[in-house]
Amino acid sequence: MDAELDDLPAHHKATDAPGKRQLMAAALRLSSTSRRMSSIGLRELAREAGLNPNTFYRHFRDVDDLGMALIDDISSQLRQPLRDLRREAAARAACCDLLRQPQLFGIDLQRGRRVTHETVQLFFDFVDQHPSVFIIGVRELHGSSPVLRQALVKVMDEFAEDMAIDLLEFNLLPDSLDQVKVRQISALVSHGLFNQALDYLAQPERKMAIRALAEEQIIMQFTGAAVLQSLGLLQLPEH
Amino acid sequence: MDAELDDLPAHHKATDAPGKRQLMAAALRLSSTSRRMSSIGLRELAREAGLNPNTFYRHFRDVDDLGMALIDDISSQLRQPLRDLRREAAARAACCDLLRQPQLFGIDLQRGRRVTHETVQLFFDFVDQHPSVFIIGVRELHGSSPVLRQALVKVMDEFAEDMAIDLLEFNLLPDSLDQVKVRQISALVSHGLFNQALDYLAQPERKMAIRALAEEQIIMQFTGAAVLQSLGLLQLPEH
DNA sequence: TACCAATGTAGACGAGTGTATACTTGCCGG
DNA sequence: CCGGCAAGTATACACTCGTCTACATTGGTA
Repeated sequence: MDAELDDLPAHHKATDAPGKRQLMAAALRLSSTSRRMSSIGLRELAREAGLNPNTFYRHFRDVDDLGMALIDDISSQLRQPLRDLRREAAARAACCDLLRQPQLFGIDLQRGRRVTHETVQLFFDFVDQHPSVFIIGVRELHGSSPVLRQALVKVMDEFAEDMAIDLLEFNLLPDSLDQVKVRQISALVSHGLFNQALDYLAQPERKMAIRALAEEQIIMQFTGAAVLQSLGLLQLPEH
Repeated sequence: MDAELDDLPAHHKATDAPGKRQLMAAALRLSSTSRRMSSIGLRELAREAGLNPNTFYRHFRDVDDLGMALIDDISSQLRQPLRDLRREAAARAACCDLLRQPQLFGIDLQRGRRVTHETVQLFFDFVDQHPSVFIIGVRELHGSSPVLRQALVKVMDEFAEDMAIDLLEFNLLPDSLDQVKVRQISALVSHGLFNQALDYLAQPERKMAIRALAEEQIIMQFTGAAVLQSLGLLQLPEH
């Protein structure tokens, strides 16, 4: 019992009451195994957490409130580590910046593929280590609560933003692609990755194939964008 | 009351009992407005349909059973019309086959863009005409019922299959891209389109932007694939 | 005509749910 | 030491839910 309490404490604010943490952990556990957030009842939640049903009211207004708290938690748990790891990977790939490969259409395919590969591996390793977080996240992303949905879109867009910054900083794309377009494509890629996370978890036997497919899809998007841009045929909407 | 009964009868088998049709229509109505399929109760459903709760048992074993019936319905309602319309559009674009534009990397960009544009418009017009169908579909796609999920993946893959056939038939891609790869990329595009349908419906003010973005994303994917293939750098997993 | 199967209805049962009110416990500053 | 406050508990009420058994209405068919 007590051991279970400290199962995932690192990312919970120390100021949070133990009951609050237990409820959030229970929500994560329940919504990954059985159903979705909005369909979980207070009582079911409290039972899973080993608490009295009314304890819920001490910490949350309603289920959406708990959802928001969870997403905040998830977000802080997700963004900074991924960001750090990816920057590290990108820097590692950039160390051999001296011998740049022949670029076609302004894109350094060899280096781009290496960075993409590392990013994708990083992402899915993270998915593997936090499966319930992604299951509940992606489910709620397509759910009925606009509040949660919007919060999750924000998380994905932040991920995309970090990726775009790295792409620009390490000059992985032709200069002709301005910041706005890089951001747009990064957003597409980010949304795609998060969506594929659910397939990834649902079909463990295809994990490697899904990783490879995601990687290839990203490469296709960026080379496609670079080629079209260099031909002046890229027609992204302004917003 | 009676008028409401014939609201969307065309795609329901005439042999179906009126209660069955009413229940399916109610499920569509409810799950698009409020929550998801699995969280809808028999009684709520019957209330919406103006029927006795027990009538449900006359036609369905459980909620998943109704879900499957709905998906079958949706599928037949979706596939053939879209297929016909897209073939028609592709044929229209192919009529000027005589004056083929300069191809780069084996891809006819001008014609490809026209076909893509028509396909995307077609798809989203369809989404506009059947919003609840897509809302419930995409929600259930990321839901907790593996049965429904699998059935919906099948629908999307059929759509992809039709698209791949057209692409091959009308020679819109370089010959170096074999059937398997075209199918894979079509599947990616199909899944992407269905996922974007929800964003599309959720943000009516961005409808045009989302259409354009989807179109551009598809173009990026296919040109990227063609370019990489022509350079021998496309590394799609075999399955 | 009489049967019968399909369809829809009625009422009732136990279990589970959200929530309101009231109670206990531990802690910390004065 | 005490009063207040936050965290958690106990009990109770009205409601919904899934499901069961029994009954009524139809339309076709032997």
